This record gives sequence, C-alpha cells and structure tokens, in this order.
Amino acid sequence: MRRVTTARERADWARHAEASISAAGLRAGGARKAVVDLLARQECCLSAQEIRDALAAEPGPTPGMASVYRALDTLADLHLVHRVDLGGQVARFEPARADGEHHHHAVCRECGGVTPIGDDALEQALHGMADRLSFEVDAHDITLHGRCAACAGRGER
Amino acid sequence: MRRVTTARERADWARHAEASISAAGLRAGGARKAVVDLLARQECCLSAQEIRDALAAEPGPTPGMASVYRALDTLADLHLVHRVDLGGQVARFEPARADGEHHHHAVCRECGGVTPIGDDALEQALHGMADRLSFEVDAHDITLHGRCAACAGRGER
DNA sequence: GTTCCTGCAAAATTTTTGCATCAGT
DNA sequence: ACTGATGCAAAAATTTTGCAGGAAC
Repeated sequence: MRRVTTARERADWARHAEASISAAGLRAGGARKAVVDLLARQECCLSAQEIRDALAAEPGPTPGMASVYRALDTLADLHLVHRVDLGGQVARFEPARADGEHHHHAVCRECGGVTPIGDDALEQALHGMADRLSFEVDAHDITLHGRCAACAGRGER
Repeated sequence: MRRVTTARERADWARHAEASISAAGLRAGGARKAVVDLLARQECCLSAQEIRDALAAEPGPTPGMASVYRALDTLADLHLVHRVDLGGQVARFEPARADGEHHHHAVCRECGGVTPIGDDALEQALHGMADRLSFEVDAHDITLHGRCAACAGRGER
C-alpha cells in the first residue's frame, strides 16, 4: 500500500505546528510542546491515554492528563490535529497536514489495532458526492471494521 | 436525495428483529421490546439518552438506562443494530437492515444535527478499495462534518 | 509584570456491572 | 421452575473544569 506519511512530512508538521501556536499568540509550555513532539513522530492516531503513557515513558516530567487534553483541544482548534472516533469510547488524535492530505482507518475487531488507509478513488467519490449534497462539507472520516491481515492469518475463519 | 428508509422497510426490520431475538433463545421482555419498537420507527440514529427520553415520553413504564444499554448491546451482537460514533462522546444506534443496505451520516458543526446520506458511487469506491486491501472488511462507517443547509442559510459564512 | 500554561483534584458524562427481584417460556 | 430480563444503585472509564502556583514573553 501507498506510504501514508514520511519522516520528512512529520518533521514539517512539527515546525508548522510550533509556528501556528506562536502565530496565535500562544506560549510554548512544556506539556503542549511534549504533545506536539510526540504526535510529530506518529504514523497514525493515538488516544489521550496513549499519549500520556508515551510521555511518561520518556525522560523529563510527565504532563497531567488535563494538560494533554488541553493541548489536544488547542491543537484541534488550530486545525493542527484531527480528532478521530473509531468506535469504543476513546477519542484518538493525529496530526492534520496543512495541505489537507490525510488518510482513514481500519480497526481490527480482534486485536483492536488500527491501520491507516489511503485511497485516491475513494477520495474522489467522496468529493463527487459532497458536490451533490446541499450539505457544506469541511471534513470527512471513514472507518473500516473487520480483521487485520495478522489476525486473519492466525486463525482460519 | 434518495429516500433512505421506507415505512415498509422499518416494519420489516421490527419483525426480523423480534424473530432473531426469539431464534437466539432470548425472551421478550418489556424494555428490549420497547427499544426495538422505537428503533423501528426511526429514520436515522439515536443516542442511548434519546432512546430513553423517547420511551419516557410514551405511555407505559420507562425502562432504566441500564436496560436500554443492555438491549442495544444484545441487538448489536445479533447484528440487528449498528453502533455509530459521530464524534463527541455519545454513541448512537440505528437499525441494521438484513440486506446490508445502509446509509452514512453528515453532522452539522453548528446545530449538531445529523442527516442521513446515501451514495452508490461512494459505496462502489469503498468496495473497490476493500478488495485491494489485505484487511478483511466487514463493515464501514463514513461521517461528514460541516454545515447543514439550514445553518448555511441562516448566516452567510 | 501580565497573561497564559500546568498540575492536581474535583466534577461531569457516558457506559458497565452487581445484585435482588420479576417475568417469559 | 428454570433462566433470562429488568431496575436500581454503585462502579468504571473518559473527558472537562476550578483553582493556585509557575513559566513565558
């Protein structure tokens, strides 16, 4: 499958995020910076808890959950992160690229793993549909549910 | 736009649901029956709270939230209802047609309203993509975010 | 020196579970 | 009667908010 994000693009996002935060007149505190840094290294989405846990595993002070949520909230307001609801009761967050390039998600019903999915034909069909609606579309999310290749391989059926 | 569900199809679903429940060796209690009856009358998805409120407004005893959740859980296990996460922190539920015919959702960022969306070209693109993946897809969800016609009309920009 | 950011704790929300009781088959 | 269904209350899990202290500009 097409590669969804390159290391270069992730580094660009981190710079863009810091610049946007600063341009919005916001300051560079430790917790929010840690969240931006961590997200910049991700290939796909993380839950607030996963973010907090990952930061706890790193050297340096561990931010509180509230700060993680506040950072994500600020970033979402600036359209720097995209909130993704994959079912279940945890929200997940991932970097939103400035050029609008994005991917969608496939969730395994057995292992719960999330695989990023990108497909141009699908995006085209989606835009075609958006044009035919009286609804003004700013964003869309697609979630696939099923079994990932690893789980399907582990057991027939 | 294409009509998403007819009255006839909803009545069929109610009958199918009762039959499936019975076939699974489950009994016909009042709370679950009330939930099935209510869902059968819906054009689109409802949250657990909305279901409970709607049942409270009807004559007869009002089931507890726990029973509503348990009913929805059972119905989801039997693939009679589909759980839909539209963002925010409430899950929504809607009848799942036996023939797999389904629709998706557009959520207005201003009024929070949900509009059902159906599009055959999109479904085809989705199936085409599913065939190209190593992921075994059983179901998919698509959510559009933006402004509904009513909110777009109320204020320019 | 402001004003924003952070952390902790408390609150609010949504969903799940335990348990005694009631009801369907 | 047996076993599942229900209701209430308590528990869990996730996210939000209040407030005091600390940090960035």
